[in-house]
Amino acid sequence: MSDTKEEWIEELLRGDEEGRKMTEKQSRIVQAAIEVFAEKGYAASSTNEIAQRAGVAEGTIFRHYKTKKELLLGIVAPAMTKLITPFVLRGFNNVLDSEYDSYDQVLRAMIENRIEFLRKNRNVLKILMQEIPFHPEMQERFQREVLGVVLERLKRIVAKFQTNGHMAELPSATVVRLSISAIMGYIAVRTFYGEREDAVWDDEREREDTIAFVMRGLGLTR
Amino acid sequence: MSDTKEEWIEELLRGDEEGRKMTEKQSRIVQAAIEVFAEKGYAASSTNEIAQRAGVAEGTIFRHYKTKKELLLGIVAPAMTKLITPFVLRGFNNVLDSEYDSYDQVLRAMIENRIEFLRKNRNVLKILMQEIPFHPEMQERFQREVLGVVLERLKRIVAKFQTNGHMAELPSATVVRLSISAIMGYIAVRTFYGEREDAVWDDEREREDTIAFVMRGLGLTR
Amino acid sequence: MSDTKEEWIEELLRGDEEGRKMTEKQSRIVQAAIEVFAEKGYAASSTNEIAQRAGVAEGTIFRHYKTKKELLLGIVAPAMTKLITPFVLRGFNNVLDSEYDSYDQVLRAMIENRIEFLRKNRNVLKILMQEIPFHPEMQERFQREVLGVVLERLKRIVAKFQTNGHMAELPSATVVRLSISAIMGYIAVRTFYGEREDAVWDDEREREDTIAFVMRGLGLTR
Amino acid sequence: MSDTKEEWIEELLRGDEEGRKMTEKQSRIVQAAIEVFAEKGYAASSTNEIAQRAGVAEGTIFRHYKTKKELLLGIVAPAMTKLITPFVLRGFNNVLDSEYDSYDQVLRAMIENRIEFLRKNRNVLKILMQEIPFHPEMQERFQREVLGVVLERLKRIVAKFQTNGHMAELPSATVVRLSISAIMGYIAVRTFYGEREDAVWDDEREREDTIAFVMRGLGLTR
DNA sequence: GATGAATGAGGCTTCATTCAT
DNA sequence: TATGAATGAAGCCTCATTCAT
Repeated sequence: MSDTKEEWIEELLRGDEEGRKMTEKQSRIVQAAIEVFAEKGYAASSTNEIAQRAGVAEGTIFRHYKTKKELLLGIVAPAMTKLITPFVLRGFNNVLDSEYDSYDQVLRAMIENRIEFLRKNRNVLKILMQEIPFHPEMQERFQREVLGVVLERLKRIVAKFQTNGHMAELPSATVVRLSISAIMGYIAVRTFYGEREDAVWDDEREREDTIAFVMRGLGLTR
Repeated sequence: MSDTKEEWIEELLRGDEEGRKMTEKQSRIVQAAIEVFAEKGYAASSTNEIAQRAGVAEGTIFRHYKTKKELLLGIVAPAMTKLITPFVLRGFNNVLDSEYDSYDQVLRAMIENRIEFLRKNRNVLKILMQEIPFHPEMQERFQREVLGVVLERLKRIVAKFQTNGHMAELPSATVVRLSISAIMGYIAVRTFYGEREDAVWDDEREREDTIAFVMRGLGLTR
Repeated sequence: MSDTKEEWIEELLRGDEEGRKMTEKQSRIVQAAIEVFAEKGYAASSTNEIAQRAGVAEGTIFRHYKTKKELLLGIVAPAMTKLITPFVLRGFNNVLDSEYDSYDQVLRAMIENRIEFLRKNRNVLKILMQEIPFHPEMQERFQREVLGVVLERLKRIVAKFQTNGHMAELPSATVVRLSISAIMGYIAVRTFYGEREDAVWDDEREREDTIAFVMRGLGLTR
Repeated sequence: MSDTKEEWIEELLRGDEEGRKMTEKQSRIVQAAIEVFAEKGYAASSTNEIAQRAGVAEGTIFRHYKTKKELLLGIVAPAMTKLITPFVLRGFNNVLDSEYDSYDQVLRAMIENRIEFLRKNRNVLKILMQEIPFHPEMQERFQREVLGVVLERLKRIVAKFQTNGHMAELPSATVVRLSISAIMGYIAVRTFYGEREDAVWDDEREREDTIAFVMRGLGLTR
């Protein structure tokens, strides 16, 4: 198994959603599955290869997960929960809380948080994005538990800055969309360049340019 | 076969990349493959189902394409070519040419063009996006023949507006990224809402808001 | 494959229930399946072994029968039809028709017919009897299409002899039951002894004793 | 586990053939196995399901029985012994002893005894009948220890009635066969009707009709 | 060119059995 | 004695691909 150990797996190890503990073998299976799924896609991955990479017998996989699909969901479902954590947590350590004086602080915090998340969960995120279109249950769950929650939270934060007298003419949903677009575009290109050595990418500057762009676009000043 | 006939297929019918003509059966195969690949993903699609939907024998597929993968490439490769057409064409009907006085016209033209393209080629685009991560040849070709060409073209257009005295402080690549991010975010959300009936989405307004946002963000006025 | 070729397969070869022709390979598969199912029971038979005995690839089985169970039904269903043939046919060659003057002729004809049937279809009959308890669809079909038809026919024949002034005190269903019990008991023991060499079994005498027993039991004279 | 507790298990509990005592867990395993085997057939039953129904761990089964087959034999072997009990016991409570004045009393006693046995051991009997054809050891043992013993005993009883001046012309084995056929036919149909509610089955009458039929058939009067 | 029966490798899953705890 | 995680062989079935017609 390679060294791309996804961080959130550590939480899984302490006990999965149903509260059961994970054995060491099960955790190796999940690790291997994440790798293989990310590498080849769910449908093109074989349980045989997963078992080999995990160093277990193929049958062992099915002692923990009734089907290959259940294994996929066992990876993706907790990832969704993890995805929204910073948006539902309140108080200390909260990324998007009310203690931000200016919207650019919100943007900066989001960028940092999402980059950190991406760094730790790249493979699982890749699986999530690849498989969502083909699994209606995943789709529905994503919309309900992730999109819904996150957008609601962001809209409220934006609304707060709007009542403070800024960004008056735009619906808060639109503000959220424009902000996220810019951030995701930045992260996407950054990630792309991060993988190539020949790149000329001044990360600090691009980030600040992006934030400034959004602020200006929304009619805000720092 | 459904009625979602992808527009570009008409061009394929007249002759593929190597200049050969396509028979009617081959075209039915390609149509069916596009449908099935888009629906289930390449790896989860069976040549058997494709043959059935195309109304041909399974063997017939392999008369035209040596392997299943070659069939995929036979769909994806011309799609890539099509993807850059408006960016390489000059003169009449040219989407992004120099005859635009203001950058917002460029943005508006891009939006319209890409929406139109998406409308006509949704399934092929879906396949392209889904499969690119798993096929290095496709990746490389996409970067070289699509990304490279399009970005270069856009950077030059942006540069023109910059020498005209606008957007001075930003690298043209950054301007392109910010513009595309906003446009893609708009199109993505629009597409998402377009599929749901309960939506409150004032398309005209969102589009203009987006363009205005980019213009302000870049420090431009109409 | 052994030489226990079941006779009815010849009819299958000319076309199965849905009217399709059977290829030579398919017929070999059916032959092999009958052998293996009879030998080990349906659940303990492997499609792998069937394929080997049929001299085809395992996949070939599933080209003709979607599942192993469908293969079973493809064997058992026509057997059921065959089972009732002598009871539904009328006129010439009809085993149980009205041209019998005495009930003992009926009994004798039934015995001969069933023995002949058993001789030709021993394996399929064994499968039928073994599997019926575990497959509700087979059960239902058997009751409806075999039991129902046969009993009805026999009851009518018996009724005819009853109106002729014999067996007055017994319900016709009871007469049928008693007749069949005796016949089946005879056939069972005969079959059992037929397989052992050390047997002392005077078939002609046992048969006539059985018929005489039934006749006397029903209060009839020849 | 359901409430269909087979009666003979009580004897097993007190000690199996080799004289060892059965623990409570082992008895639960046997109970569960009887249920599952009867329901799905031996080959289609999984030790996993048996363990679950017995409320024990899968490994526990193999502590008591080296293999799944041994578990089957552990059920079937004592059942065979039980099957012949009334035929070997003498004196009080003896079903078929010499104290019967008339053969119809023998028949009536056999019927009652076998019905009672069936009532108490339906599942085990079903297993026995289902599996005997596939296990040569069981076959042989059945013939030697059950068939042989029972037939011998019955033939002697019949012989007694024959020397008393009845049934002169028939071999005693034939008499036994005809008697058993009639009884089994009666019990079979009775069992079949007993499971359906819509039935018109006058049990008392059918039984007496059957006995009278045999008596007449053998040339006897009550 | 078109067909579709045939293939056999490989996929997912089940299962009896073992063994460390 | 009892457990239940682990095994790996084997089971059923799917699939891309071939080839005789």
